[in-house]
Amino acid sequence: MSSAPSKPLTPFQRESIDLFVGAFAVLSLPRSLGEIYGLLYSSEEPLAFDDLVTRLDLSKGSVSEGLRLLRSLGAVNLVPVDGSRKDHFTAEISLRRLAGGYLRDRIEPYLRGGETRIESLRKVSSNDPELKEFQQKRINQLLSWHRFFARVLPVFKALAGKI
Amino acid sequence: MSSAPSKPLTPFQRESIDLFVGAFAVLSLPRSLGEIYGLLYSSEEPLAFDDLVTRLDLSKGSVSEGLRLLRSLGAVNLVPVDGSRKDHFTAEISLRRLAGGYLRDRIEPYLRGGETRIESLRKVSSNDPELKEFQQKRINQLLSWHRFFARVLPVFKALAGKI
DNA sequence: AGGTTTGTTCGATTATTTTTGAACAAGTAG
DNA sequence: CTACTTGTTCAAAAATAATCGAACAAACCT
Repeated sequence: MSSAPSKPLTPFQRESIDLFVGAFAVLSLPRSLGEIYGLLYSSEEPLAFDDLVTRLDLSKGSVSEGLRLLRSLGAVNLVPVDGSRKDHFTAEISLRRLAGGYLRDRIEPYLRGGETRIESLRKVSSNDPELKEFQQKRINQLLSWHRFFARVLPVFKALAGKI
Repeated sequence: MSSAPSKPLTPFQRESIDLFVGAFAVLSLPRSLGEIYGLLYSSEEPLAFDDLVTRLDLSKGSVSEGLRLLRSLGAVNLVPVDGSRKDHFTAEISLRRLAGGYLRDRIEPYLRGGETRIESLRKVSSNDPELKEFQQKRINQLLSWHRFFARVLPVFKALAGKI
């Protein structure tokens, strides 16, 4: 027991991890998520929970939490591996699903609340006619922005599906 | 001196600030940026530096730093106000410029480095033919993802220009 | 020059997020 | 039933990020 002599990472895996740590950082997602995804992405075989722990040198807690988040984003899949009762994981490689999951969980919830929030803005607009006109312009612009994103996101997802 | 009796925020301004604090949070940008942008967005007149400090109850340091970042993103403009030697600011309301600035500063730099990073991945791929084939597939997919984003971003910007 | 206003810088403080690790379930096998 | 394996939970620690505020610089005015 204790400190398994884990197979070290190949250069290809190290580079991949680097790459995804950076990509996740662009989205302000923590390093451990990038490491987990990067290792899975660069590994041909599904990896078990404790492969991730030992080869990335992360705590069980981090890996557990990280996998939970990645799975909820649809970025990691749980796959059965026969002959083992451990959980095994692979990286999702469909851009459609990757981007879709991120948008669904991080962007769309805010967008859905958008119209309501803009409405509540209308409710508190001024009585003074001059000022009211200005505020009206802002509200209309917000609505137009909202429509824009509501239209573009599905297009983006559809395009991502072509890859 | 001390604690100026600043004009309090109107309900419209408070709601706007809330809205933008949330929107900025979606992009993982700090609350103070959302507050500054939100107040400028909902104010008809350009605001001076210390209007922001007193009405948002932020430190001078935060406002200075916040404005610097927002200006570098192109989200806030410095405008001259005659009769005053203070700096005055307005919110940029062109979606094209807003989105463009964000993409330019936060996304495109990573994207530009992308091809290089993928190349360096090729350099460390395995000698074993079976494994090499798998790694080749991954590399090709990364290239394809990269092309996808490199093509879609300009389209997105162009569409944002139509709003 | 001396005093005032305006804004920046940057180390210190505070808040937030991420990671850890140990205790705890839930399952499995002997 | 007991011992072991596998993974989760969550409070505490560590790391990171955001904010503050006092000292400083620059520009202006008289």
